[in-house]
Amino acid sequence: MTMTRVKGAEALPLNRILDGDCIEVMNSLPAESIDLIFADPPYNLQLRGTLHRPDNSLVDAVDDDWDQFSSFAAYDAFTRDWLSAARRLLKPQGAIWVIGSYHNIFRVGAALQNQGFWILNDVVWRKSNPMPNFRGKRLTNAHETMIWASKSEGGKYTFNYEALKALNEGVQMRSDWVLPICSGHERLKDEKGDKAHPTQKPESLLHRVLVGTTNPGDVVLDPFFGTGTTGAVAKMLGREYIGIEREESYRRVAEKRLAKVRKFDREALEVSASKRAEPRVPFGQLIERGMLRPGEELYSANRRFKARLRADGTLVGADVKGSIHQVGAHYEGAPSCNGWTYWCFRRDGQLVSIDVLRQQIRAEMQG
Amino acid sequence: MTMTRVKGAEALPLNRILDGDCIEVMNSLPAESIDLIFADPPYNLQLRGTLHRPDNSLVDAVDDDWDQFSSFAAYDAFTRDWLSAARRLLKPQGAIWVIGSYHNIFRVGAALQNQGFWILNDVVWRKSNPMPNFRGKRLTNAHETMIWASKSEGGKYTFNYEALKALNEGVQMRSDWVLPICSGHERLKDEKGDKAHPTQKPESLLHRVLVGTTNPGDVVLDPFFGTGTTGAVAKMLGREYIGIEREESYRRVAEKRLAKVRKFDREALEVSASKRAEPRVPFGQLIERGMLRPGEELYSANRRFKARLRADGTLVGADVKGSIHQVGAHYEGAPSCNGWTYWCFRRDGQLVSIDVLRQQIRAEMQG
DNA sequence: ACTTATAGTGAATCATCAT
DNA sequence: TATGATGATTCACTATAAG
Repeated sequence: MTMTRVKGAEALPLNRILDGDCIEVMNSLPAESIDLIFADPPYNLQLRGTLHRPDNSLVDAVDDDWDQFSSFAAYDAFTRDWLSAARRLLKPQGAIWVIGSYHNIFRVGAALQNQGFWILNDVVWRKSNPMPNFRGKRLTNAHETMIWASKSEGGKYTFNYEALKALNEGVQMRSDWVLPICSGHERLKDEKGDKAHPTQKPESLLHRVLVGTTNPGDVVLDPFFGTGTTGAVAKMLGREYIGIEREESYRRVAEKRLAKVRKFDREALEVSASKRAEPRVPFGQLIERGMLRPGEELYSANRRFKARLRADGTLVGADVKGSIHQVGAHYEGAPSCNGWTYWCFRRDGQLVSIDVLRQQIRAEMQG
Repeated sequence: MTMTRVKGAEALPLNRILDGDCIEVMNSLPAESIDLIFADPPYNLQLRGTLHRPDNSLVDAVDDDWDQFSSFAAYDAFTRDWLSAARRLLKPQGAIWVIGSYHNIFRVGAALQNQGFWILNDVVWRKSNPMPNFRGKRLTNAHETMIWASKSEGGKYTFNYEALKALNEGVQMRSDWVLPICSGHERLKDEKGDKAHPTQKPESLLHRVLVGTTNPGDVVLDPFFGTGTTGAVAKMLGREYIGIEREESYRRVAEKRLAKVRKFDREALEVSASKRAEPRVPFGQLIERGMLRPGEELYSANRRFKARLRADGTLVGADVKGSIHQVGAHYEGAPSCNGWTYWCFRRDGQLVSIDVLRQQIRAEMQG
């Protein structure tokens, strides 16, 4: 448990579960102090009556007090208020995730847009083992929807593209995620052996969210903490968490759960980094270091074009002068060109990409 | 082409494409005369600049005039107006489908609820072949959302449970549908050979909608008819259609298309709808799902090599990082390697193949 | 005829840093 | 804040050309 000071005198209560109404508690925290918010608000399910399975057993529906709203207008007002408090807490480069079902997600999404959040993706959690539709009156409700939004249009945000790509066996992560619902030993029970929370989310879902859109050390807030899935996964992944939960029974289960969670090793938390995170190497260094000689000719990888190197690192082609990027773009008639991967030099009769030389320099810089 | 009299003197122009603004045209039709509305309204994409693929080719974006709105408020007003006109046309036991993306669907969903429609399901169209995210800045936008709603709470509606179950190989149809985008021969071209419409929907999608939620002889209205996919599938399936489209070029293509459609010519549709790929299990899921732990060591089946797991599903060995396949290939000096059969984990002192875990996941996905 | 290589394309809110 | 330079980035599928 840590207290951190942010922007003045106010303290940020890290790795704790705060007791109280989420709006009031959020308003007591310092502005622009949170990197990511994950929110699983009440879905406003509007269930009518009870539901039985074909064998006449009773379906244990979500009918808790906290999911009751008198009207769409009441739900909208509630949504506006907590989103507004959440937005105040986010750093300018922060982001938010909200999960919901068709009962509430359209209202939540519209409210997000109305408040100036900028939707980055909607993500479908496709449940591999949903509850069937027992009456056969509709389609099996087999998914939930998450919205990922930055604080504002044009706002920066964290996206670990390569890490998610690695999680997905080398192809881009898509907006539909196939994951099982929370069951088995992961599903927390209360003292009587009943499920401790009606809508406990699987840790796999939070794992993907936090690996993809936070970095180690980031502060993650969950204003509807429940039994603490967000906190548990944040702790495993070396992120700081703040939970808000007003139900004492949920807090008790979550505290017990979090005490048992261990953080993964530091090395295991490192993920595949994007190339942009690597140090920039000016092309001129290859000449300064004697890896390439002024006067030497470079060739396009497709062997169709060549250009001559000058001492200042610019290229001279048949009818064009400029940087490796500019000359490549000119030859290809393209709006832009990555000169590092476009140009090759000749060694022992072979064409070798100049990017190999950049990688050598980067390796030296690390060692 | 048929004219049918409904509730008094007004005539219903069946199996025709009506020219004009959809709101005005809908207001000219008799109330409570339509069984099902399928609507594919403008998405209000709000694209900023141009986008190039990594090979520098230009992405042909949807930048048509009909998709331009000055603000969310303007889009909301448009949505309210056409939904209100649509609702008047629906029989009490009628229903509506609306398709959209995260740009507009939350606003459409909230408007539907505000007008008294009752959402029955939201359905996710998971595209088997979406366009990638070329810049690696977000998740691949791989789905669109459809909302299916009855005219009002408690309203009756048509749902052919057994027909959809049969389409789904004997198990309940779920709320996520995997279907390819419209391409190849199905994609209509104009006189110049360019795509006739930027957002033509696949017939497989409409096939499932109309089989599931209409009966033969029902009247289906599409107020944003475009090149007439709704009409074409309705005609094939023996439903009556009414299309509204204000762009002359789209109407021309649709007329030509519809003239060629024959009723009950379903064979081609069944083929595209039943195409289903073997589920691929990304290795990263074993970590997300807690079956393996970041920091844990994996061993080659021959026990000669080991490597440590990271949170994004990559392996770190003595002098190599990468996927299970890459690191295995590196250790064996082989051009490639099936990491699933190469690597083992330790449980109770025994080495167990990671492929056992994949088989567990596959079994869950089927059941 | 058959296989392999190359080109094209799809509802997309698709960059960042130094000056 | 605006401008210019740097340089990072793609999956599944279809159609056509080449071998």
